[in-house]
Amino acid sequence: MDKTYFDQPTVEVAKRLLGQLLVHRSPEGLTSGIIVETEAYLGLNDPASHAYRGQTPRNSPMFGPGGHAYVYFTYGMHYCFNVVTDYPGEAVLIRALEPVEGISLMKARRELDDLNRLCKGPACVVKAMGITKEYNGISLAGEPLTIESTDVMPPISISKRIGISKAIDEPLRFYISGNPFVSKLKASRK
DNA sequence: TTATGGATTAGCT
DNA sequence: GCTAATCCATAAA
Repeated sequence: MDKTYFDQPTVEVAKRLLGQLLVHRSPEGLTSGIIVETEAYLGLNDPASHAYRGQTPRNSPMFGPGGHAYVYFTYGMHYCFNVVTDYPGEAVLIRALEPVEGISLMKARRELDDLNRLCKGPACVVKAMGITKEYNGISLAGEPLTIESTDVMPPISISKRIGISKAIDEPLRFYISGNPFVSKLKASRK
């Protein structure tokens, strides 16, 4: 994963992350999964983005350098994980993974035995991978959390984003066509 | 200082 | 399909 990867437009990064491998080397063990579903959040131009109203203490990682993590807490109980791009306030939400390594550890963290649902949904990804708020703002260029390039060029489907109340019609969700680990088969709700 | 609502999930109807 | 669970950043006063 070279540095120039994240200077692409955020939508482009969101597409290119599909098929890549997210790897976490934790004290408990290694877990990894193929990114199968992402959403783009376009900062100052996007009412649905946390960065829409400008930089705040919470969203400041999104205004930092590309290739860093933005981890935020929401709904009183869940964390979500984003990859920041070089564009100020913009980031890509990782919505789902296809588990590859450390599946038994993921199952333990999730207290769930269902492989298909282990990393299905942004909060599930965070929990299964063992990502915490301590990762907010760190670089993904090396340990302990990183993204490894693969040569695969998966077929990509596009839909509206999920779970938001503003700019709900923007086609900014991307997923690997037909992949059973994608969180929602249908496009958007509400 | 107080109020609001959220880039969700799981479980029940 | 509907809703409870449950914290906290941001907005409003």
